Amino acid sequence: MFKASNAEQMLKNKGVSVTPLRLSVLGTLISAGKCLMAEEILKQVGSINKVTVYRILEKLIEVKLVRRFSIKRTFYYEIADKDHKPHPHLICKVCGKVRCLNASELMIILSNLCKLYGFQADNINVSIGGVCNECSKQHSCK
Amino acid sequence: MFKASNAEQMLKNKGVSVTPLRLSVLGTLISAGKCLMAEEILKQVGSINKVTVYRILEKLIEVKLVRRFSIKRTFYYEIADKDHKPHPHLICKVCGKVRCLNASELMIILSNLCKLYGFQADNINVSIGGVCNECSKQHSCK
DNA sequence: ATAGAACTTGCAATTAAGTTGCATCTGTGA
DNA sequence: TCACAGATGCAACTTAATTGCAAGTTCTAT
Repeated sequence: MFKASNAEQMLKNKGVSVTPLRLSVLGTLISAGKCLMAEEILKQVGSINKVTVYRILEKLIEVKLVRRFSIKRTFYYEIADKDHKPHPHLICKVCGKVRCLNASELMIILSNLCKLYGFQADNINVSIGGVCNECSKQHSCK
Repeated sequence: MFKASNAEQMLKNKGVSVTPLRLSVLGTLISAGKCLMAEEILKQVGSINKVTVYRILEKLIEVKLVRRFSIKRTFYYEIADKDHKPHPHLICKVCGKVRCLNASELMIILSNLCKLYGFQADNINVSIGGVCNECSKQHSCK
């Protein structure tokens, strides 16, 4: 579980007001330790309105506590701090799981490439669709 | 402009039936020489139903004549053949333009990385949001 | 050349995910 | 502790894509 004080301090550091719902949403993302869809956050937090979830996430993105990326037609959210840099995501089309990959070198190359083209990148998004290890095993064993 | 015979041959090679609308949609993508949204294809083809556009694109993807990727909540489509390999896309949040980047080395590294993790990648999607060269110039001159 | 099976297309309705406007409530700074 | 800027909930709306079904077209085998 996450320490509420963590989330609280994070919000205070960013100079945004601290509310129970913001703590819950941020806390949910921290303790999940992976990217979540708005709907998952909604479910986990419990008594919170869908719209509020979106607006809190919007605010958290604005102050750069959270990062957002899209897979197909839905947005995913994950903690964005010095321990959680942008990274590629593997999305299994069989089980739907999203796995984070570590490839910081590659992300740096990509961001340098952008500079070369005079493009100010503020959101590098690498997502890879396919079939994950587990699912391809199951499939071939049938 | 594109040669209809091109599109026709492409469809025949894939063993799918050739219809005027399929030729138009595929032709539009060929002659565009860049990625398009369904809506843009709809507009350019003219007398075609939105649903038909989606279904034709679905079929073209199925036979691997076309590739699809998503930016925010909308799908983009582009020709997928030996001359058109997967590549990163730069999306300017000011003017909305999508620019294709050449970075085949990097894409290959990514696909190898997937193999390493036992992930069968069939859709590598690198999209980078930010501000393009032209827009950042304009902005700074104000 | 043609009949019929199989596939395509259009229309209307539906879905999924996110967004907006407005009224009410709450956290924060004086 | 008071007021006001900002946060929240509700209902309605938007956008982009998808589905079911009926009608029209293509392709294959004669």
